[in-house]
Amino acid sequence: MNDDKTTRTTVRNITDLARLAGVSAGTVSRALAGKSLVNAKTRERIEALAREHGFRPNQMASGLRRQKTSVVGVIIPLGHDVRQQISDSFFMTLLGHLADELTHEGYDLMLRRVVPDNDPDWLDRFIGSGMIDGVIVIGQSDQFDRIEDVADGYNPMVVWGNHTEGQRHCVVGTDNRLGGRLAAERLIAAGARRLAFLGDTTAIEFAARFAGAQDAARRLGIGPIMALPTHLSPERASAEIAAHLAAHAGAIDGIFAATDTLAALCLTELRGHGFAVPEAVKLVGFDDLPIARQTVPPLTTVRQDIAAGARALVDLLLRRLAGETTESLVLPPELVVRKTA
Amino acid sequence: MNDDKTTRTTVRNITDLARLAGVSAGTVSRALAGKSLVNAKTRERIEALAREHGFRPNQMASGLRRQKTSVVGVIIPLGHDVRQQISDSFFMTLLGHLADELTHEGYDLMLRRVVPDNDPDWLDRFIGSGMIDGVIVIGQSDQFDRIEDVADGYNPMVVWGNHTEGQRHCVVGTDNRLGGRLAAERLIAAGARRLAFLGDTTAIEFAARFAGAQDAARRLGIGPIMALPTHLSPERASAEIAAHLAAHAGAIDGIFAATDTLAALCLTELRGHGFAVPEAVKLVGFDDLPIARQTVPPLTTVRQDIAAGARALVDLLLRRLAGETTESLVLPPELVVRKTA
DNA sequence: GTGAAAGCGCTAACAC
DNA sequence: GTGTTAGCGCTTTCAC
Repeated sequence: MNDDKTTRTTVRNITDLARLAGVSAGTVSRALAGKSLVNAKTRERIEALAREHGFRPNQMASGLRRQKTSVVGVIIPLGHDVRQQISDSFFMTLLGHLADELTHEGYDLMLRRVVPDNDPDWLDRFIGSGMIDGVIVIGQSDQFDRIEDVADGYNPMVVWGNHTEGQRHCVVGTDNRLGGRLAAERLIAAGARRLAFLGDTTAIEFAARFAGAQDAARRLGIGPIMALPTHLSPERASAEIAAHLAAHAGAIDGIFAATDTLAALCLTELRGHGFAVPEAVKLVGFDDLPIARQTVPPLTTVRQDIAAGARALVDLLLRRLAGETTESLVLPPELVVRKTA
Repeated sequence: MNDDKTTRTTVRNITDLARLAGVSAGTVSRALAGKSLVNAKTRERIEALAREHGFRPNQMASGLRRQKTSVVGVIIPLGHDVRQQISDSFFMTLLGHLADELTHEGYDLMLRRVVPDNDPDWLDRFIGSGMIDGVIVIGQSDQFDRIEDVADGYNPMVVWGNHTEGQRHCVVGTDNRLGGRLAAERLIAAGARRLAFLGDTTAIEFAARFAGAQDAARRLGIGPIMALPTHLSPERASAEIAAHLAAHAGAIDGIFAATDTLAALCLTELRGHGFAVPEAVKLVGFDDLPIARQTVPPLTTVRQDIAAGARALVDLLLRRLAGETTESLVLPPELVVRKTA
């Protein structure tokens, strides 16, 4: 309504400002970019004018010209278990840390959630958009192969997820297999013998955790671990856990939950079904989210260092942006013993 | 490394593709945009070629030319209590829903977290960047006035937060004052008489919740509500809550926590200090996050409809983008009675 | 239905 | 130090 009452002239672009300052557009560009040689007084005058008119150079135009956007894409592929994965606290916390790190490095963050099943072209589309300098993929979901394909032709990409021997894309993630082993070893050390794994084993990270737990069981002469599949969304998971408990009551005395969220839900259901934790059933989670400290009793879990993960993702991406080819980074998980096992 | 082995020619832009297709750039543009008149066969040929070469028009260029980016900015100002607010589950959940809604409407989401104290110009800078068509501000933090100023000259902005009589920026949010009243009324109905409010009352939303609670107490002839300030980060909050409890043990029999996260922490501390909930102390939270169902006992709380909030934010922003001037929207909170009060 | 040409706002190489 | 010029890749009149 009343936007050009305050300032006599509206400054829409660098040229307008140049006219006001009595210099050329080039000089304004240089002055505002803060680099190269510009007379100190000229620069001051231009900066003052810019401030006065609330002018800021258009980043799209600048990006187009410089072939660099200073925007990093963060994309979250949602696999079969569409709805929930994202609200998943772990991913959200990671996202928060990524935002901090990227900001700190002078990059903006473009967020995209996609359902690969609806759009097989999800990754190329994002990369090809011209809007981002590089991309961080949060979670491999069931798109491992797609990501591998893209990695062959596109360098500035780093993925949060599971590391597999010989893979071609640069990944940062916790050693899930080792984490799984730690969890199972703890359950067994606490006296559990009939173990179960709670979670969707078709998700690659979870599968690795499951496999690690199986390694440990095998090595310690414990029978096979029962897989109790669940979805990630609290509503569905609760019902599924209740059903599992009803079906296998008594056949289980140790549960390794794929995430703390699932573990917390499981704890509630166990209580509901009258199982004492850890006396009757031992329980170990994964992630060490804030909730792990707040359950009753507090959760024994396997810690992932989210902040370190975010730092690594950004660091590796920046290196790749600078032309380096970087190796994947596998972070060590850490067992946090509390009261459930 | 090996990217131009597969395809003979690299297609960098619309002109390259035009050459291949034996047409002009204009025609390719029209064909790929899927609109206006283009011969069906020509269009098919162009589309096939684009697919074959994995070509996608550059959005920056398109945006520059059309003066529209199809990107919506989402900015989270972090007030004094810098570190935590963002990891705050409520904001993160809202963000997830926003991402869904915006994607659904064909917009991308550019995320920015800012510390206004370090950069007083945070909002103008984002808006003036030329990278976004509109902006959604998540939380007013302590920047109410700054937002008001900007609203005068910039239409496509919608804010999540608290509604204040006569404000000029378009806001979507829960009726915090009413929510506070519901919480206090519940505490009192449950038998509490010496009430306390847990949380940072300098945050405007929290202040409104506090005020609402005071209204209820006054109306029901209950003494003033004690304010127990805390930060939002779990580590600091836990310590602060413990200190408050130590200082005012016995002087309180009802606590209204500003968020469920705080309430859950408080529950843990209460247990640690030997207070039975709800027998000795009643407790009500705010938000109805998933954690509210999982505490022991489960939390009585005031529900905010996050999904509805996200939908409204996007809907109003799109209307403003289309030139309308929209009114603010205040959503009704809902008391959810569980076991803590 | 398609081509030619102008230009979105900016930057950088090249003059001077 | 600063002006001039030529695009970055795209869309969109205006012709034909």
